Amino acid sequence: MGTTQLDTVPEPKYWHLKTVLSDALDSEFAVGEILPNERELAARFGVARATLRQALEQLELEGRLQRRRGVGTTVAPPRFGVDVVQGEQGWPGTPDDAWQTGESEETAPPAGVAALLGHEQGEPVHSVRRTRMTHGQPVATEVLYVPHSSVPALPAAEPGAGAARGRAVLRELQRLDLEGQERTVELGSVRADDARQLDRLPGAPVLVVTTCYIAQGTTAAVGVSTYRADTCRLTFGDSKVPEPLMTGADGPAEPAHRRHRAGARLSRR
Amino acid sequence: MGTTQLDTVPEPKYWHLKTVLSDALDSEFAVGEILPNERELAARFGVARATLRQALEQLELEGRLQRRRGVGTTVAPPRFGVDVVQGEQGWPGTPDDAWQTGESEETAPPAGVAALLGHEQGEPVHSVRRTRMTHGQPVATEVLYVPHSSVPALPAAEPGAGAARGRAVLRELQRLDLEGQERTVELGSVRADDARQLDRLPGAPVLVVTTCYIAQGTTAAVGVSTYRADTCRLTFGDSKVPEPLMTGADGPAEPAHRRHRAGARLSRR
DNA sequence: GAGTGGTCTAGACCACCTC
DNA sequence: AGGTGGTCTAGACCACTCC
Repeated sequence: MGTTQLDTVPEPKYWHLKTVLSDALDSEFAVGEILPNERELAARFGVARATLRQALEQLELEGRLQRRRGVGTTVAPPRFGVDVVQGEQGWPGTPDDAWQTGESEETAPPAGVAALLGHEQGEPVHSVRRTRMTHGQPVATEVLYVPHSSVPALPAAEPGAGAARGRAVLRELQRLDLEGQERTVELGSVRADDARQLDRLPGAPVLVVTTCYIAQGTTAAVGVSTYRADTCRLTFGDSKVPEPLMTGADGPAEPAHRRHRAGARLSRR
Repeated sequence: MGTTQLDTVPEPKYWHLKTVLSDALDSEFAVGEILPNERELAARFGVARATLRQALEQLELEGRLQRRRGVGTTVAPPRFGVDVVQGEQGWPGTPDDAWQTGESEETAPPAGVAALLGHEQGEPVHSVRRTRMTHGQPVATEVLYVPHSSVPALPAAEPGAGAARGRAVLRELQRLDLEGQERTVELGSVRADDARQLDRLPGAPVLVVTTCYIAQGTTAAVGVSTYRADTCRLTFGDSKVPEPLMTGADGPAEPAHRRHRAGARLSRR
């Protein structure tokens, strides 16, 4: 019976690895610094590369790391807040709005949006694509669905698509009285087409914000926005919240007390 | 020459698999139904189990599947909306509130929260744990941090911890005039302690909602809530949004047009 | 071309649940 | 005991970036 704590459930290796790496990130690395490559890290910790990658994936999910194929793994800057309630109850496309309008076409919306609009499936609407830039990088894409009951089919002022057409739809939309907005946020994974725009691989986690614009007692438009989950923190309301803030983990991280033995240094040794 | 579309970038197998499975889920399976096990599915699609698992992970992330060790993989019900702005500008702990109060103690808050409160690191506050139940299952855990400037150290009415003490803190808090709330939402991964409460493995994705309660011109309390990202859709405002809604993917899924050949049936053959 | 991360394989063992 | 998903390994090849 000389054995000690055999009843402790073994923590998965990748989980333990994650916390070790996380601490090393705090203490040994600056934002933007590049980590040793995966094969080297795996060897240094004595695990298979797949296991090491499982830990890195977690840290990337939490916004601590950024990995780019052909380049390497770097320490990510803290997430920046992006205000989701722009212009306080304003229509999209108004002056102070952080989005830039892209192409527009006439399509049948996805089933979920049709339901929100109270449409039969297949009924065509204006769909306007927009992109949101912050610090020179795209952080979100959006498709705005505007039913013909809000903005009638345009008098073919533009050839059929293009940003000018999108702006025209938004201009017409702004003539309505906006009574309110309702939003939902959920987790999703980026589709192939948005992936390129957001500079992520397909399947990367995103926060999907669905906004219903209410006017004349009904849903006058629906916006579906796709935010990069790794780099963004969504803010609601005119938050005066300062910059450092959250760590991305489950709530703000514990202060760096009572952590592990494993004294592996990562930087040049 | 005779070659066709050699320039098409090969879609990753797991990505293609995901869409095939997703379609099969739509057409062949009912909510709650159990899928064939991973080894069988992998064999049926002619891929390694690890590859199949990559596809299943995606689908679980999008809330389409639910996997439980020792049991199997089942088709998940659509995400349900949980209102994040409860009681319209009310303090936590008021009557209609969906949370049940848990233990409370006196601790130093994590660094991020200390910053929001304008505290030096290490300054102790009340921290009240709460749990949110929906449909009999826990969907979120929360820690509410209440500085002594809002609610002074309690007169040791309770032994030091326990739900009664937590309720006492909330009761005192409600005496203040609430001027506003500010929220942020970001992606995180569940820590070991919350994992058990939420019935998830450590590292599962969660939506972390940070709420600043404003009173007397300052931040009178900070709540950090951790919602299961697989089963929840956060709603803001008194949303009348109906139930079916989003698919969890990047915006509502395309209607099931123009999809793949690969006619693998999944159900009993 | 050299080096990086991304994908994929075929196997093994483990923790957990149910019967 | 038998079956499930969860972890881990040691390799291979590919796509991408940069020099």
